[in-house]
Amino acid sequence: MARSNDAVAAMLLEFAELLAISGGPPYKVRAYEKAAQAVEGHPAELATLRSAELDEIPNVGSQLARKIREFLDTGSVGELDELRARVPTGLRSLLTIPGLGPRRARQVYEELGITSPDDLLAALHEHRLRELRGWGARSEDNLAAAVREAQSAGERVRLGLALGVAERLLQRLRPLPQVQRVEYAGSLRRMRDSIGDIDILVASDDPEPIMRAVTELPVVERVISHGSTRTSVLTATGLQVDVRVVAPPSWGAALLYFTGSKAHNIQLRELALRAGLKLSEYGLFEVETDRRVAGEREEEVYARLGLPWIEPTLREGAGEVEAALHGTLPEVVTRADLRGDLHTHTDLTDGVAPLRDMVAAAAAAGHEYFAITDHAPLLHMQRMTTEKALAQRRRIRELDREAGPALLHGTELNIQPDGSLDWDTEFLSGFDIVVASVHSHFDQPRDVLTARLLRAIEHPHVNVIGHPTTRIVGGRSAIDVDLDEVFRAAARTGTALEVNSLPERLDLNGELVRRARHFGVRFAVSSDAHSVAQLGNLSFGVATAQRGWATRDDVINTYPLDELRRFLAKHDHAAAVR
DNA sequence: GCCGTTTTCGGCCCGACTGTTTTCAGTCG
Repeated sequence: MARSNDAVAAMLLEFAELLAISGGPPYKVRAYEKAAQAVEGHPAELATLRSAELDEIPNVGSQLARKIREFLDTGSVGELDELRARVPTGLRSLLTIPGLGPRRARQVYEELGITSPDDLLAALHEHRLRELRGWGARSEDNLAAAVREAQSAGERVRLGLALGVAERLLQRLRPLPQVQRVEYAGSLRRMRDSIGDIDILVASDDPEPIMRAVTELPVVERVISHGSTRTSVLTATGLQVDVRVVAPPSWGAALLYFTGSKAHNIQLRELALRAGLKLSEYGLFEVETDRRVAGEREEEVYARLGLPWIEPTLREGAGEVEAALHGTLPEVVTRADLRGDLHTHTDLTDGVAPLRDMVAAAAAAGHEYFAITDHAPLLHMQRMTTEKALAQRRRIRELDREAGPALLHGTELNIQPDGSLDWDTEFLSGFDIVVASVHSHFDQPRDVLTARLLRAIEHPHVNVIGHPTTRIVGGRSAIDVDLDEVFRAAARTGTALEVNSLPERLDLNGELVRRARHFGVRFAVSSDAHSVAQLGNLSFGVATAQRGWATRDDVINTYPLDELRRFLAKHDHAAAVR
């Protein structure tokens, strides 16, 4: 998985943190942070770029290009090593404690010799911090609470879980008489694959009762802060919820602001400044007159800045603002573009719903076509047999004569450790669609794993590689494969890569979709549903594809059925390429 | 350290909340 871009970004971030702790100029710190973000989101592999090309990356200037070059060539940077020598290693870890920033981390180091979280705990226990300038008993107590909470790890949670919590909170707040509008914002609205905290925005002319009601919600474990327009609470599950109230005329600007990302917001504000405008959560204002020129709707704010409305899923400060300015922002795929689902399971293998129920749900969801892709015999625990598969095919053909979506009989093969697959080529030719996935042996060496995936991709009847990296959000990391090779082969052979919509998978993720697009890869946004309810997860997959800037044309299950069938007749594609 | 339809120098996003201060610094999002 290791891409040089990620290593360089990590190097730059370490630089930024060490600079901040050692009292470096704030704007220099931010320059490093911005460069780290630019490098991480840059489509090209940094290690393959010449020095002049490094300099051309936005927010990377001559100085940082030189340091990046040094890092790529030698694996280290002299100046960074010097900085490391000056700053004790533990100090950086202090920055992860909420409420302790670079200035105070430096203060406790210089005045109390604290260099690690353990030192900090000891000092807190002995009440030594309250003696420092700017500190008191309260700030010491708060820091102690923050350290305890950080230790009991209120970790990031998956998209699906956070969405459920947020929707229950909205149900509680919406009926309050003072509430005019309420929506979730933040990374949840951007549909990131994991969520650190939940941001909720309320439009109201009477915020006080709402703020009080938030502190009294049954899920609240502790109130972190409670002001007249902003309240932060910690839920019993350790999830932080921030609720902010603005007046209705500021709704759009506030929604924009609280949706983020931070990098996206900063870019918009810089754009505003250059136009003599000032953007805040209250609206877009003329600097000279302080007159509000936009704010009630997001679209107005973007339009006044000369931009089209940008999907929340694209707002990562990863080039979307520049692309929007130049009119080159792609029109990304939407849920409404999807005509069908190409990866689902029934109770014949590890699904929980019978075939008929899944098909009925697909019909209710408005699908034009629907593939059933139960597991194949080599995933032994699923007890699939050739006879069962053929019997299922007959039932599907019968059901297909009824009203509802066109039914495709497919299967999800198991890619063996050597890259071989279930069944022989002739039998596989009988399926309408074939998905192939890795389900075990994740720890093979990179070259073995790469060859394994390539063999499956090259197979004449494999149409889709399921959950290509096998990562589990917050759990298992992605398998170590040469993705550039995989992307090249997938594009060449007309094999789609899946964007698996299960919230614990979201695989490929948005970043990889964006990289794969550069190779001309096509995607299948699929639910991998094992139950009727999971068919609804497709919206998570769509959001993930959007994060990767995928358009309708990039996604094969937006195609009309006849066009999809042409894509699935893989050998024709290969012939066309030649 | 980066960047330029106001700039190759002088800027660099904006505001809420907390706690310690009597007017502001630090942190966060």
